[in-house]
Amino acid sequence: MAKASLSPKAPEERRERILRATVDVVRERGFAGTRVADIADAAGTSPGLVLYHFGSLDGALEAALTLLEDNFYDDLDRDLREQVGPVERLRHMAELGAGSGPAVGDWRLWLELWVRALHNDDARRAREALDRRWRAALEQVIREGKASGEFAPRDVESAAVRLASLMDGLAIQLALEDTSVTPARLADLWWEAARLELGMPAD
Amino acid sequence: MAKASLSPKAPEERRERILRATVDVVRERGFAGTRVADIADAAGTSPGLVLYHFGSLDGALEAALTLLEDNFYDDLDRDLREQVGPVERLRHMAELGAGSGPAVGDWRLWLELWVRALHNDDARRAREALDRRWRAALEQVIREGKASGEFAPRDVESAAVRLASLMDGLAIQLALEDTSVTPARLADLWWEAARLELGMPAD
DNA sequence: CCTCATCCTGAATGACCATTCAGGATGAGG
DNA sequence: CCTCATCCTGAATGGTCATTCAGGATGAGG
Repeated sequence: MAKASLSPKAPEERRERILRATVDVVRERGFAGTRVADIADAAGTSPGLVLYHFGSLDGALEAALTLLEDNFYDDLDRDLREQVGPVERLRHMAELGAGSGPAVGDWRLWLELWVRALHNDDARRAREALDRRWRAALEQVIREGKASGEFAPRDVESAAVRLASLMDGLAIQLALEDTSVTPARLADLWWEAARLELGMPAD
Repeated sequence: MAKASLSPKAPEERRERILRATVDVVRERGFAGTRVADIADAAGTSPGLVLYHFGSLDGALEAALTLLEDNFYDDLDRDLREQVGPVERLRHMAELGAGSGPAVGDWRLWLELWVRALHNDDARRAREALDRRWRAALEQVIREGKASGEFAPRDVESAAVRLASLMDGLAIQLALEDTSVTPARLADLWWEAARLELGMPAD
């Protein structure tokens, strides 16, 4: 009994196409509004195949969540590794919020995730892990800056929670297309808050 | 043809009971998960009556939204009128976030509203009005404090957007029961941010 | 060439739920 | 007492899906 040979490319590609389609549809219609038929349409396949690969609609949604998580980690790692000093890194984090990539910057998905987390345990775990990771990165950068004398936070942990939360709050305005917050302004507002919080001089 | 006499009490009370039940159910199951039968159960009536009074499930949800809006305005007005100076008012706003009343402090409902606003125009308008109102109140208080010399904001409007957004962001952690943010800590974190933002000395 | 596991399709099934509706209760107004 | 508008109920209806399923294609291995 051949276990896993067969046409090695096509099925896996198909599966990934469905996964990406799922993320797209969720972005568009939200977790609650996503139907199997939508995913199948977006992926150019049949409803049957979606279930064949993921077992159920919930299975597909969960897999999409995991993909999101992975992308987020990758993006964050890559972006932060590219920057050298704490000030540079922090500034880059301000810009991240303004981006619109599929992972970090897609705030509509973040809102969706939060609400799903209100009612679904997998989503709750995913969002908690994501948040912890993001806050840890922030904390790490603040610590570096403190060590190098570039930042003077009163309390590292509080500063990290506050700056992470501020990013979330600003992101809501952005996701809801509130006219008071554009991507560029989000970055400015956050950066200014970071300066205050960490005792950095004006640019 | 008698227009509006009849038993003047019972029907209206019934209607309000359904309305309150709707808010309760939404709080529990979210907008997307709320069913007519749930509302009827919670209100102790039949599904038919819910539709009789509100025309459709969406009608009931919309009415619940309006009730929320009204409560929010009432709470905010009352709470702020009770306080005297800008510092007192601001401190009180910090406490508001930590409350758990049905209107201002119920952050799960806020999350639900945000996501509904992503897909529904009524919700979008409601949340925008709510947000504008809250931000205006904040801005007002900041202006007063600036005039009296108690606050020294660099830019009133930016400070208001930031502090409002920070409250939203902290509220998310609270709504999702993130262990890093309790009600008391939310108030502390926000107040500290306000002090930084407005140049107030430490307590 | 066969054979058989995979992969895939789309129609059929069945569950769930908003909405409709036929009919009852209630009580104000005559 | 009647009558009739309101108010209310809960069973029936119909639409919308998720999921199942019967069968077809494909291609690796023999």
